[in-house]
Amino acid sequence: MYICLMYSKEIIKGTLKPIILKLLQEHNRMYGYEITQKVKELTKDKIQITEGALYPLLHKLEAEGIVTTEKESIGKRVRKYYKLTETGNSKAAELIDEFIDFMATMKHILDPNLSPGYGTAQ
Amino acid sequence: MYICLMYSKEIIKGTLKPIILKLLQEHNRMYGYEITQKVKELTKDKIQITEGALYPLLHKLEAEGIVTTEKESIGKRVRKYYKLTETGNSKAAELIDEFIDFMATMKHILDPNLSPGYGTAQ
DNA sequence: GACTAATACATAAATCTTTTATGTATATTT
DNA sequence: AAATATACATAAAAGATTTATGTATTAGTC
Repeated sequence: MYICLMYSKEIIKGTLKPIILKLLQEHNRMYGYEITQKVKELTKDKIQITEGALYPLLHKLEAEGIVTTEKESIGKRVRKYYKLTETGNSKAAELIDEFIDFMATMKHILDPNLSPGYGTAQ
Repeated sequence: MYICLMYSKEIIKGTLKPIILKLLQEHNRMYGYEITQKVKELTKDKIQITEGALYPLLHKLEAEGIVTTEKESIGKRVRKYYKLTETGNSKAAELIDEFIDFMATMKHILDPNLSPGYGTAQ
């Protein structure tokens, strides 16, 4: 079986948003750095979120009302926690479901033997 | 369960290359328009490849030596068939394996219940 | 005590992919 | 005759992410 340490950049494109929303769904509130570490841990270093991608997206999600923030002081440092709003919660559920459905479709294309029942359920 | 007719654009990013390479792996040779139709058919219209994305990528794959082309006249129209080179074949296998592995990782993040054995096999 | 790595945020330029728009031309169906 | 499908192609604009850079605190190591 194919083993890789870290995925090539192109492959990860477009997956950041569902990842973040899923983690926020599960953890109530998280701060940026925590998200990067959680993803590293969950994926055994295969996916490493860059800060240049993460923070602008978090800010955008806030501007869209998907998440709200609260700052918290840890010693002299300030952490910014993100949590889903009510709207954000349903948006998150939608997007994650769409992504899972999409992956089933991709699996059907890429590995037909592993998705024998594709399309039978309507 | 969530049903959607067509995936949002962002979600599909980065998936075009593995899709094309997989189809070429399976069909020996295909022409551009044929690829768009095959993908539409396989995914029940959920993924529709735009020509503006397809043709530049095919040209790039040719420039990189992943595919070769042969033109064929159908009446007064000319079709351009693409097929994998030997190098292209192994590159395709690599990329597809990486993508499948990546999807397993994503599934593990997004839907932990459906990937209980994640990471047990080494 | 000084240095390094980790924690924690942020932004901006450059890169890359894809969409949207446009163009050309033939073949088929209504 | 007109509309739709087939078949290629390119170019400007939009969008996401990388790479690079910046600031500052905290913890661990030599």
